[in-house]
Amino acid sequence: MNDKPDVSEETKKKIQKVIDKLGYNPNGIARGLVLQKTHTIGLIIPDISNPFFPEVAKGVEDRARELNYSVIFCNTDNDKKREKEAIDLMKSKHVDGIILSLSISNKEEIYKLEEKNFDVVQIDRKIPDSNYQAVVIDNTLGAYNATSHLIELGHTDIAHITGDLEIQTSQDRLEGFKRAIGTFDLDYKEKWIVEGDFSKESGYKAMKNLLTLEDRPKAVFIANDLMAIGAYEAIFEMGLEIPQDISVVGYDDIEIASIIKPGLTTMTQPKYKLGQAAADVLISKIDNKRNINDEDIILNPKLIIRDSTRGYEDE
Amino acid sequence: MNDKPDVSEETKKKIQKVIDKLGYNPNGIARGLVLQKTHTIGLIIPDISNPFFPEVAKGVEDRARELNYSVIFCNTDNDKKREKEAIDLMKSKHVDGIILSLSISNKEEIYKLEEKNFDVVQIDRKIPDSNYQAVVIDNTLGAYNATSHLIELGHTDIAHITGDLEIQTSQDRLEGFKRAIGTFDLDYKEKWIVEGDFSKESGYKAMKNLLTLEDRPKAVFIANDLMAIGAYEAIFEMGLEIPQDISVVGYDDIEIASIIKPGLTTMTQPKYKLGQAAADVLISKIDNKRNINDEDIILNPKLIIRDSTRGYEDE
DNA sequence: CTGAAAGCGCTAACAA
DNA sequence: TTGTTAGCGCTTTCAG
Repeated sequence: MNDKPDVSEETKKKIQKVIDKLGYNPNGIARGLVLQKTHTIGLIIPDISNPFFPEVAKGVEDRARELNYSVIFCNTDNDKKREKEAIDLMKSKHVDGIILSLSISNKEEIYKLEEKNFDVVQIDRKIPDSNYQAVVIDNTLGAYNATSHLIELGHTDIAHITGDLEIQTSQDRLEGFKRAIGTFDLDYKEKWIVEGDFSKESGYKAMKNLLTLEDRPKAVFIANDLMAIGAYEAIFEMGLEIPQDISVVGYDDIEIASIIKPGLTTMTQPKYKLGQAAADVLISKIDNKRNINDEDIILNPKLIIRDSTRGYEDE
Repeated sequence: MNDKPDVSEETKKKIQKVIDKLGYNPNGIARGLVLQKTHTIGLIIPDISNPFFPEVAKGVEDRARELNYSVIFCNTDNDKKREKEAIDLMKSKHVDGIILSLSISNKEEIYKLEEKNFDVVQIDRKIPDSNYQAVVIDNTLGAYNATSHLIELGHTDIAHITGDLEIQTSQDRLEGFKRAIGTFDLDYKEKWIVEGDFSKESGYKAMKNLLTLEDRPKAVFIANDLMAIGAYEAIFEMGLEIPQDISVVGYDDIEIASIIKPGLTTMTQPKYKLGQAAADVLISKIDNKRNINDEDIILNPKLIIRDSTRGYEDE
């Protein structure tokens, strides 16, 4: 008797007593079987060790809980095979929908899900040509603004350390960088674009690389903070100073960014909100199957200016 | 036909073809209903935003996956009510077992689970008088060693910033601190013990507090790195230097610890291993119900010496 | 308004 | 070896 209107209050109380006494727990499994609904959503993320994702996960879980859903969580380490496994797992657990972030090269899985009419929301990264709604942060705009900040400070010799270019995020940030360089009519030097993989170590390596060039850049926009931290180490190791010798802008605003010396100028991302929004969108899709609005949701990043950047003439 | 030995290879192949063609996915729900087994474990953690837990979660998820289990995840924000809700959720989802970390004051929930004979492993924090096996890191030993390190450097004026004393972890670290002070026959000053709550802000406040004392300590052992980061800020704000004016030892070895200047001397915890071990223990409990060995698993922390500590006489 | 019965998709036990 | 059937715990439907 699930809250039927025609049951007297008294009876309800009586029954409640019995329930408490026997410690009765409704069996969600049986319920799920007959209702074809598990009130569970899947969350597939690339790497929970990356400080970006715990906040997202928290946003998803908090909002899901508010809307009476629970979440099954899978970590893929950006591994295509594990992405596929995670999706299969979600299917066999019969989750009501999936929030996921796949590597760009794993289109097939998305297509398969589309065929089966699964409810899916893509988060943080959107696979090109996929029809699923995505909740993303405008990476191109963010990179554009970050680079513009350097340009507005008077810099002209600006390098860029990208993320793993297999991932759309990295492409978008590279695109934003290029656009800013183009808009302001600066020289675009291929050798000042170095590919990393979002890890601290790759940031270190890429920066070493840039600093040993004959004409080394005076400013660098780095595709995430973790790599920027690695870059800091490379810079210090070469006996250079930030921002006197080189200005650095990161991306993500992880906790370290405000703590490290000098404070890292970076783009902050609404991570928690991203998770919340994704859960909102997915669950409203699940609950009333008509798609009221299936446009992508694009959240805006914000520039946080700290001490790692300063004007070229300020010296 | 689940891999029965008496089915010919040929038939298997045929069937496999049909499976692939129809895109058949076994319904885990129905299976769970009849087998009374969901191949799912619950993970209830206090705060995924705390850099300690993502690694633990990763360890749990990785090992669970290897052993063919998936994980439902809940964040409780150290809130008693949410802890209860999370447990009820796990019950209604009929998970096969739970890995959890509850606030010390929430004993009733543990007792209720014990009554029902639920498979549970406590992680990181063990509720006193509970019968469930725990996988923990030896906090008392860690705190003892951290404090001893300061003492061996020649320090005698040593303060301690504790975590939230509602939490066993904090009690244990306080205990280890006291034991070291006692063992080496130093003065124990009540006013040099300040309670924090594991947040950066509380570390900042507690440190301010200590530094404004007339007889301020020359060294401080802080119950986690996040608070130590806050303490750094308070110290710098007062125009003091680390370790010249004050030595600092933290606890956790979060990523920031190696990046911040000066590098934070701290206790490193086998976080990933902790998660793995918990999943191991829980799943072996589930799989063969006899408890071969239900002693607590106690992992050892390790001291990482960086630049935030130095001898009193080194000046 | 209350009670009985069917069935969700699977597995295990049993019959052929 | 193969096919049939009961039943896991719930909800929904339909008859009383």
